[in-house]
Amino acid sequence: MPEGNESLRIEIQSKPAYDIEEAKNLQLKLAGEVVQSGNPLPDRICTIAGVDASISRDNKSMIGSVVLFNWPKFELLSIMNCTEPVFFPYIPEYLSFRELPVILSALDKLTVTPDLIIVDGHGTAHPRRIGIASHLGVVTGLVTIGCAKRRLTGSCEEIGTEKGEFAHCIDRGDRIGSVVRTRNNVSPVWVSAGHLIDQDAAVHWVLRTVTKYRLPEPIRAAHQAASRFRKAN
DNA sequence: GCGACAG
DNA sequence: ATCTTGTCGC
Repeated sequence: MPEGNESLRIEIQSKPAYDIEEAKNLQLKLAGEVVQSGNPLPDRICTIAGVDASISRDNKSMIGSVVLFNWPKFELLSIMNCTEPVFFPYIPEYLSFRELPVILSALDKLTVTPDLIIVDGHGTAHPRRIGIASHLGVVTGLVTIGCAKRRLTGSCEEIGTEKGEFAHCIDRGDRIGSVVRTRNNVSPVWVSAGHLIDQDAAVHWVLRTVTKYRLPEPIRAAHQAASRFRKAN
């Protein structure tokens, strides 16, 4: 795994859990490092990971899970779970400060570095263009895509009810992401570039990894892994 | 003051 | 996120 996640972990653990000012300053700095270009072609992607986090039943620790699939066979290669203390409360726009520490720990357990990571949350579809997917991409140097179930900021046109339809999302003049219909007659998901990938490629990769459910398989599997771990602990 | 508000 | 069973619809 590439180095670089220590700064984030230290930054979060060594400061009061409610220092939002510092968190915001870090976001402003990291936002300048996000690369919103790149088009990872299918034949260059060998592994795809999905990451997600949940909270322990006593609400004192975060559970992070990463699920790895190969590509294009799209078979399950491995699942890693991890726990870390809760360092930050849930505050819209600051989700990464709560979930990234444990997600990074889970990623560290993988024996192979994923070529692409799909995150449960937004990428650039964030007020400062640094949602959890982009944040993860910048600190790891890996290709990431954000796929959220709900809107955080910005607006977009209506789209048809057919799977595969999508529309651009705009916020203050910027195209920050897309609303994508992943299943017929089911509410769409919000897809945005995380890091080292452009918006169109992000949408295509999400559609390629969707099977029969609303969420792309990597995220669905990661979510299940975290839930199972939560129940078993 | 009144909504909006990723997970 | 999490608490939770059946149920309406394709």
